[in-house]
Formats: sequence, structure tokens, C-alpha cells
Amino acid sequence: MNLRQLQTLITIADAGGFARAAGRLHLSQPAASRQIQALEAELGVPLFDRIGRGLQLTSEGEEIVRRGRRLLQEAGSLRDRAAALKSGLTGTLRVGGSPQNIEMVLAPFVSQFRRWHPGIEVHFVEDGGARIGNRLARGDVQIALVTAGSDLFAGRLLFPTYTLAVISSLHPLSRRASVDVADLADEPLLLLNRAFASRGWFDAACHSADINPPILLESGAPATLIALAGSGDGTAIVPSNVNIPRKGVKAIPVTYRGSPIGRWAFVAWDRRRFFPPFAQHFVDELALHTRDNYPGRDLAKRVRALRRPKILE
Amino acid sequence: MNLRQLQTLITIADAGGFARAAGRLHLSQPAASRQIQALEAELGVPLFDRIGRGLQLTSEGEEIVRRGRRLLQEAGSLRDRAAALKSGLTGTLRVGGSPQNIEMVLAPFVSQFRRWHPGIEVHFVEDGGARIGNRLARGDVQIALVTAGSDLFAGRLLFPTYTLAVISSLHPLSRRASVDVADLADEPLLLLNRAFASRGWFDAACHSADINPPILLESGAPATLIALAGSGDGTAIVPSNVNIPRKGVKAIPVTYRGSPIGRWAFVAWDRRRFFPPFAQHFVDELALHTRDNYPGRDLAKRVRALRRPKILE
DNA sequence: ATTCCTCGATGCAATTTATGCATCAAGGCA
DNA sequence: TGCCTTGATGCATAAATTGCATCGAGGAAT
Repeated sequence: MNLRQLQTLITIADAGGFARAAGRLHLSQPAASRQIQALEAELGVPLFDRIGRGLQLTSEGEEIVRRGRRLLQEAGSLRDRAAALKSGLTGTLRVGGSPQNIEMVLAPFVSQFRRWHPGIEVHFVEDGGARIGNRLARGDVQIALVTAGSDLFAGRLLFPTYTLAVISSLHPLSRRASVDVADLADEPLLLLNRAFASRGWFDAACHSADINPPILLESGAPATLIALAGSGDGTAIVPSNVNIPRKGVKAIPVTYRGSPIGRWAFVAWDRRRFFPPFAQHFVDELALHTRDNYPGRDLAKRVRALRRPKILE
Repeated sequence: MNLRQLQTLITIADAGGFARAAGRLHLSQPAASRQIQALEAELGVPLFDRIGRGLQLTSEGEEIVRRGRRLLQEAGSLRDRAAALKSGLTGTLRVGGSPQNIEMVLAPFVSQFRRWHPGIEVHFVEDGGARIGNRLARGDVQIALVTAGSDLFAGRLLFPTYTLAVISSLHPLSRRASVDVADLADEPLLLLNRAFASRGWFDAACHSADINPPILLESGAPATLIALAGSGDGTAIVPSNVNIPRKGVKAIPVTYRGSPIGRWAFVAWDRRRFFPPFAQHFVDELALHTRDNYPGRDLAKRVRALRRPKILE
């Protein structure tokens, strides 16, 4: 059985004759005749009563035609869908990021992206910032917001992410424009756990500076750390892409030897995989969007007064 | 696009590799590879990311696979349905007959037939007894209950249909075992219209006997005629397949030159058309059923005492 | 009754399509 | 580094589809 044969069958049924149908299908009459013969042979059921000059579907034929119509319709819809996917106006896009980046960067952008590309279904995949890269390599996501790259990935820079010290407004350090890791040597610290990429940067800086500050709490929830810092219980170290309340606390860039600690966030995709057109649009528009909108942008001017953050990779 | 290609695509997606899938499909690996290439070329969308040793569907591929599954499932269901139709256990049967025959013969039988063949859908097509033959020739019905045949039709005898005179029990003729058309010469008659085949038989007999009885009423409703006859308003001439009440009236066979006037009813079908197995069953079982059950059977003994009715065709 | 015309079926040759074999290039693994 | 597996490709072969010419049958017109 064959979509072609079914198409022929239906055309013959509609046209009321082999010759007429063959014309419509740009086929010769014998070809149509043989297609129906093959179909009848395979299904084991006569589809037409050949009565003299006329031609009429058997009751079996009628049923096959009904079902064949449905089948062809569905096949057509598949073709249409493929064309839509090809055009880039439709498709499914899985985007990965850390919970913070999804909340602060991707979600706001995607709500706009969805309006501009109603055919594209965007799905978020959330994972710790340190594990997003694997997800991308494995193909779980087509696009990821990361701070560390790989040869396998192509990418595009978006915005810098700094390491911030969040302290109570009453704290003596809160008047400073920046804090060096050395200054934190004796501060009781509120740190994120190692699932956060930013934790790695801070640990590395502490190691290099040869300091070992006391760790009061290690958490997976930045908000918890910030709340404790607000109560004066210590200094929270968080990346600049977290949501920081306007009142009660101050966020101050952390530096090491005068340079802010951080990485550029960039949007990455897998070089080895097919990268559909709408994914390219996503990347382009995201880059445009984050030129002016990204978490911690209000700190950027203060940071630029120090020095440009180091970019790895 | 092709059902075969879709099957291959899906098998590859499930098996996770061209070679493995090719094995399952009893195909060589290059053949599978080329089918996918053709599909990708036609749809214009890459279906797989070939990453090193591994293989993974693109998001487009995933969607095509989903839809392909549905398509193949529907195709399978079409095949199954065709097999069922072939087996003769399922199908649609359109049966034609006069309203009287449908009411008195077909409906009672079909309610039994449906129990024995739950897969067969039986539809009735009702028309005047004189027009059923055309319906059969045109293909509107596959099977018809008729009294007049044709070279085009095959058929099987079922039961005799006599012409009856229905009169009030008070009428002087009501004691007789039979009535000759000649006896009706001066009776006021209640006749069916010419859509009824039986009307033709009676007219022919009157013409042969050279009589011209007064026609009181010509109707399409046998019950009306019988009701009037019951009130003593005349003699109703009806075929023996109508429903005759037990009280108030007597039904007496009408003869011409000593022979009852009538035809054998038979079940007919179109020689030129495919006759599915279940239709054959229908005919066989209907013949069996009407051996002992047919309208007017209680009169049959009285008629046999006269002479066997003439059968035309 | 006869002739003509149309329709679908069939024989046959040609072409297009699909397949298998052998082989290649690339990536993963020991 | 060498080996093994995986998918892609060149090429020859096999299978299928198709078109042309033609046949036989059934209607329609004369």
C-alpha cells in the first residue's frame, strides 16, 4: 500500500473514471489502472465494479476511500508541518539556563519573543549553572545560557556577570564602591553551593589571594543568603544576576587585585547539531535585548570605573 | 514522501541507529541511509544530528516522527479494516425492498441477522416494489427483494406472493375459499396505486378476463384499503405480504382461470458487481428464514389446494 | 442491426527507482 | 596508535513503475 496508490484511488473515485483521473494526476491511464490493480491485490478486496462503460465503487471501496482520504489529509498535514518547520516560522526550541538566568533574563525576553514568533514553542530546561553545558552537549537543549564554553559550542556574548557582596546597609563596608576579596578575610560569609558557577569563581579568587574566610552558611537559595545578610548576620556572596531587594542591603562588586570577579554570560549552541533558523533568530534577538536589559546593569557603570572583568574562554 | 520512508525513519529513531534499524526492517544499512536522505531532501528539514558515533533526532525530526507514527498507525488500521472486509466478517450491506417487504420480511429477519453477524452494517433502502429493480441495477443497493427479475440479476426464490381480496366478514363472498377476477366484475374495488407491483398483476388479469370493475379508491396505503373494506365499503385488492388484521375482514386469494394471481418474491443481486461473502450469507440465511416465515403463509395451504401460482421469469 | 466511439485491461519495452555490495571517512575505545 | 563500529557513497544490479500500442467490451447513434 502506498500514498500514491491511495491518491490515485481517490482521484478515480472523484473523477469517475480512470482516464479522467489519470489526466489530473499527470499519468497515463494504464498506470492508473495498474495502481488500482496492485491495491486491490494487496488489500484482497475489489474496489471498483467495472460495469460496462461505467465505474462504481464497491461498498468496500467506499470505505477504503473514506479512510484513504483521512490518511492523505494527515500526510498533507505532515508535509505542511515540515514546510513550516523548514521556513523557520514554526518549531520547538528548548533553552537551558540556571534558575537565576531563567528568571531574570530568559523569561522576560521570551515573553516578548513569543509575541514576535507565535509559531515557536519555547521550553525551558532548568539546571545548576555548572551543569548546563552537559545538557547542551547531550542535546537536551538546543540553546543554553552559560558562562563557560567548549570547542563544541558556538556562542555569542551577552552581558557580564559579577560577583557581588551583599551586606546590610548598616555594615561599615556598605559605603565602599567595591570590596576586595582580601577585605573579606575575616567576614563571616554566606555562600551559594557548588552547583552555582559563581561559587567556583569566588573560591578560585580566595585561593589565589590565599585567604580562607569563615563560612557561615552554604545554600542553594540566593534569597536566603540575602535575607540573612540584611539582618546583619554576615556577607552574602552572589552573582549579579540574582534579584537584589532595593532596601536594607547594599550590593558591592567584589574584586581581586582590583579586577572584578566574574564571567561574561553568553548564549551557546552545539556546533555539531542542526541549528534551525528560528534558533538563530532567538540568539540574535536575545543579544539585542540584553544589550540594554540584563540583571546587575545598574552596577555596570561602577564596575567599569574599576576595570573590565576578566573573560575566560 | 512515503509510508516506507516514514516506517524506516521511525524504526531508526526507536532503534537508535541506521544499521540496527536496517536489520529489523530486513534492509541493508545503505538502503536505510538513502531513504532518510530522500526524506530529508523532500521535507527540506534535517531529521537527525549525526554526532560522531551517535545519532539523535533534531527537534524537527521529533515532530515528524510523532506525526509519522500517527500516519503509520492510521495506515495500519486501514490495512486491518481491509482485511476485515476481505474476511467477510465486516462490511456494509444495502438492502432494498418495498415498504411492505421491509416491514414484514426484511426487518424481522435482519434483527436476527445482526445478532449473528455483528460486524455487518445493514442499511435499508425503501422504494415502490416496481422501482426496486432500477435501484439494484444502479447500484444503490447490493441486494433487493423483488418479484421481477432481469438478465443482469442473479437471484434466489423465497416465497410466493398472492393477490388477495380483502372483504368484510359480512360480505357474501367471505365464505368462499377463493375468488375469481370474473367474480369481481361488479364489485366496487379498493386498489393500490401503480407503484405497487401487485397492481400490475391484477390489472393484467382483469385485462385478460376482459372485465373492468369499478374503482372506488386508488391508494398508496394498504391499511387504508383494508380499513375501508372492513367497513363494508368495497373489496380491497392487496398482495399477501401486507399486514391483515385478524378480525372483521377476510382475505381470500384471487384467481384467474383457476390459478392464483401472484409472483414468487426473490432476493436478487447484480451479476456484474462484486458480491461480498457476507452478502452471500445474507441471501442464504434469508432463504432459510423465509422457508418457514413469510407473510401470507397461513394462506399458502389453501392456495396449494388450487394450483401453484404462475412464476414469471 | 450495425457502426462508431469510449473506457478499462493487457503485452511489452524503456525508464526510473530502490537495493545490495564493497568501500570510505570519522569518531570512540582500549 | 591501532582497532572497531557507525553512517555515507560509488557503482552495478534488481525491481517497480510508466508509457505506448493495442485489445475487447459495452453504449450510443444511425
